[in-house]
Amino acid sequence: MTFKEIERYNPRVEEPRWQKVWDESQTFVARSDDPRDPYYVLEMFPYPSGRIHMGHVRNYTMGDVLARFMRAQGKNVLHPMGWDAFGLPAENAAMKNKVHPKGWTYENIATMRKQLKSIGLGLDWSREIATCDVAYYAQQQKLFLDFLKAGLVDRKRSKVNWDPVDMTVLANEQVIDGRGWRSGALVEQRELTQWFLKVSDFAEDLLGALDTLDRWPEKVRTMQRNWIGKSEGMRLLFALQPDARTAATSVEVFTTRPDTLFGASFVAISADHPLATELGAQDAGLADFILECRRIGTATAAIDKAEKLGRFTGLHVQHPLKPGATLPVYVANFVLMEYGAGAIFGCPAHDQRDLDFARRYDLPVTPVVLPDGADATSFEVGSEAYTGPGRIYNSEFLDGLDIDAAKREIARYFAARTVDGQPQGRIEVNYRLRDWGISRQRYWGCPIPVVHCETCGTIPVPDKDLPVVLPDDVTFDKPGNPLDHHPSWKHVNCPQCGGSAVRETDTMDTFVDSSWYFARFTEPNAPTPTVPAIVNRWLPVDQYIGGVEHAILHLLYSRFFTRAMHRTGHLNLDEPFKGLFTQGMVVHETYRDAAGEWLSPAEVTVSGGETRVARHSASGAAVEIGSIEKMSKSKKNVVDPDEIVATYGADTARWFMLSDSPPERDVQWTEAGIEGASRFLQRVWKLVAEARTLVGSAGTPDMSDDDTATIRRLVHKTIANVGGDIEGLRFNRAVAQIYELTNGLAKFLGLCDTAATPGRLAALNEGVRVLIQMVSPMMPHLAETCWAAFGETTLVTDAPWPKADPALLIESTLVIPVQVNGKRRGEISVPAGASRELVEKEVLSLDAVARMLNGSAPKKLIIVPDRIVNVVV
RNA sequence: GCGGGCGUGAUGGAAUGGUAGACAUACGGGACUUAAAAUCCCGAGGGUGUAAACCCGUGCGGGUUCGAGUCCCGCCGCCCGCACCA
Repeated sequence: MTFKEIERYNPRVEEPRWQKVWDESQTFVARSDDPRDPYYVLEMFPYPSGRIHMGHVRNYTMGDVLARFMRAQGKNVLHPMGWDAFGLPAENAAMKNKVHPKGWTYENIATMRKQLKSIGLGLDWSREIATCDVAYYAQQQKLFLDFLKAGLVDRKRSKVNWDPVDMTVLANEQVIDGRGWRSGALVEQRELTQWFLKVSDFAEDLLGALDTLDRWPEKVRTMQRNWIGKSEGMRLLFALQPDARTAATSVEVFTTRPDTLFGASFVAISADHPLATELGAQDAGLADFILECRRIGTATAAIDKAEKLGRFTGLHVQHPLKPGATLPVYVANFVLMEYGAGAIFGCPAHDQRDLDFARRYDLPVTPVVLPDGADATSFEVGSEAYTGPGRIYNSEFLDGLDIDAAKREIARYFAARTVDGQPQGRIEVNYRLRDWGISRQRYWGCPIPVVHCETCGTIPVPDKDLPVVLPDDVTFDKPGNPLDHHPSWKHVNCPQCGGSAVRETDTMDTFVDSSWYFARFTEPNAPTPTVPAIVNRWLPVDQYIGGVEHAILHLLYSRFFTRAMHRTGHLNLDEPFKGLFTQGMVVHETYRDAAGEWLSPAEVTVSGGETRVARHSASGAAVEIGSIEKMSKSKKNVVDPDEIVATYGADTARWFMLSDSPPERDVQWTEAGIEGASRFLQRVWKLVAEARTLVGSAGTPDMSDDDTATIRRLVHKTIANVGGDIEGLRFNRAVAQIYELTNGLAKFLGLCDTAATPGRLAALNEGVRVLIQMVSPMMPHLAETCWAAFGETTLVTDAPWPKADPALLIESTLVIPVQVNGKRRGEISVPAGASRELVEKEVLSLDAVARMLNGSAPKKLIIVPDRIVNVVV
């Protein structure tokens, strides 16, 4: 039989067929009472924006390969899917297209669910949740009330980041370069009363536990460490020289370098410091300066930040260690009110910012830390502050100490003194991490379940009145929060006194929704947020996969939520994600026509070899090939998964997404790449189809036949390697191994075709079955068709992963490279585990070696058993 | 500025300190075909040479080692994150 007579594999027929089989046999439904070892694979759930994109295909395929592999390993695999379904785009769509957010969202979900099913993901759809389901957010409200009871929720007035386009509050994390992360609008500062989750209560633990997350990328851990931003320092009180303009008698500063106090030459306070505000009210010039600082602080932070500006207040403080000496007090634009005490002392010699400031305003620069080896009389600080280690000098009782010792000495000194009746100094740990403001003035989010009563204050909604359900009849014709505009929804009776009261109309930040969905998946229909016995069995997630863009926000919030749920008894662990993997993006070339308009790949035909030329398919006009960028609608460099599945099938798309590029790196979508994947799929099918006609009744492989032994060693080596590669998420390497196996089997098949023996056919049978199994997590539909073609009546999806025969992983004869002075000059063939003597004899008899030795004996002979020989001449 | 990562053929990329370039893509040659596509086979880092063989080669410069893409030191370039956090 020749290849031509075999029909091509048709994914359009085979893929829906197997999807139906898996669906009907509930192949991927996970049971919590299954006694096998649990394994939880999770990919970050999508926002239902309308359609899936190639990034989703890549992300979910990776998770699916791992999930299917772990199933084959005999694990009880949980691999669920859901929807991060609340959020602004639904409201924007409502405003733009006059559709209801709910209808819009659920329609999108239906479309995307269908798309995800079409790529053959082994998901447990019986556990599907959408965060906008009442059943989901009802439980979220319970969690909120439990957190409230446990003291993990705060309500406070605070300056917030206000997005004037989205008309809502943003968390610090959602402000990027002074702009809203979604709208891109310049963010303004406003004072509002807000609900906060007390993330900062866990700052130390969130930081410390990062060390235990050894299956997280180091990069993500570093980012979180920086975000938490721990610094250990001191609060210090400086006594103010009496002044008629203020009643204040002291200024408190925060410093991490109390050892440099003798080098202090000024004190600077933030423009938002209460003292600045007080003085500004009496000094128009200062008031202008303060306004200017605020404007620059929010609007142009990125542009002009190098400039250190300040304004002298006219006030002085006493130097706490130098009786009689005073320091001027400035308002400075580089001092932040939100951090530390909102005030600092400046030691220009040892802090670059302070030095820039001192040079600008002609303040003294006195070095007090002497670098090791430097000369005390000649050491000077020019335009660069010295921040390194050294000995303290110019500092009276601190002289000669190292920095740490001086810090301890200062702490001891000030703890014993008082200013305004308080200790003058105390050690303090500061974190950059703030509490998490979750109030959003939006409709499409989880209502915050509290009621405001004039007489009773803020009252939690009682259990019996839960859930607080979003009203359906809302309008979007006015700016602001539709819940607030609703004629009746917010008006309720106070649960405590029965008098008239109003509901909280703020809803929760959607990051709340995604902070515990992984726990909900373990028992998605429970009448409580979790069922502890079950959630504790499944969690932590063994492998979480998603984009690195969530390295800080989502992952930090989820870690906080898990701790908060632990404290409130909903589960019994602190870290939700044992393994984390951040996959790269899908990128594509960009195309522009002569007018500079972006063109989509579908509109463009690219031809040529070395020098590629692009033309507009319809008009033939020349098209410029631009840079390779992340697929995005704005640059039109997108490829639609539906079209790819329709043209090539899901398996081809999956295979291509896993080939070539390491999963953590970006992958470039190319026509040649997807074509190559498609060719390989057909090659596997032809190999299987032809092998099927040869392989008859089972025999025993004949290991005395060299070709048989070679192919069997390849087969078993592949089993051993592919499993490890999938487990380590090195899919590109697994793919390469499978290519090698396929190439080897194709050659062996040719041999069997012309010179068949029962022993060879048995080895062919074994090899092709292994190939089908190796391929099955990645191209599951093809694998099922092949498996059935090989006479199997059960699913390959249910088949246990084959085991490599250790005896076949050991080569009996080894080819060992021989180097002379580190350069490869030849090779010898010896039995595995050959003795030193034998190897030496073989090596010395090599022509190349003899030539290099030129009659003399080698200086040294390095033999690494079974690996390499190096002759030193 | 600080922190992290990465520099390997035409391209994507392989390589526990042990044969650099696996595997794939593109390319070239051949077979099949009236022809093309598809498929199959072969070739290929650069250089010298008829050949055997030899020299050079993982961003650059040093070092450690019998042996360095890999480890160390110093540069250069690119990417990502954070950024007046005292």
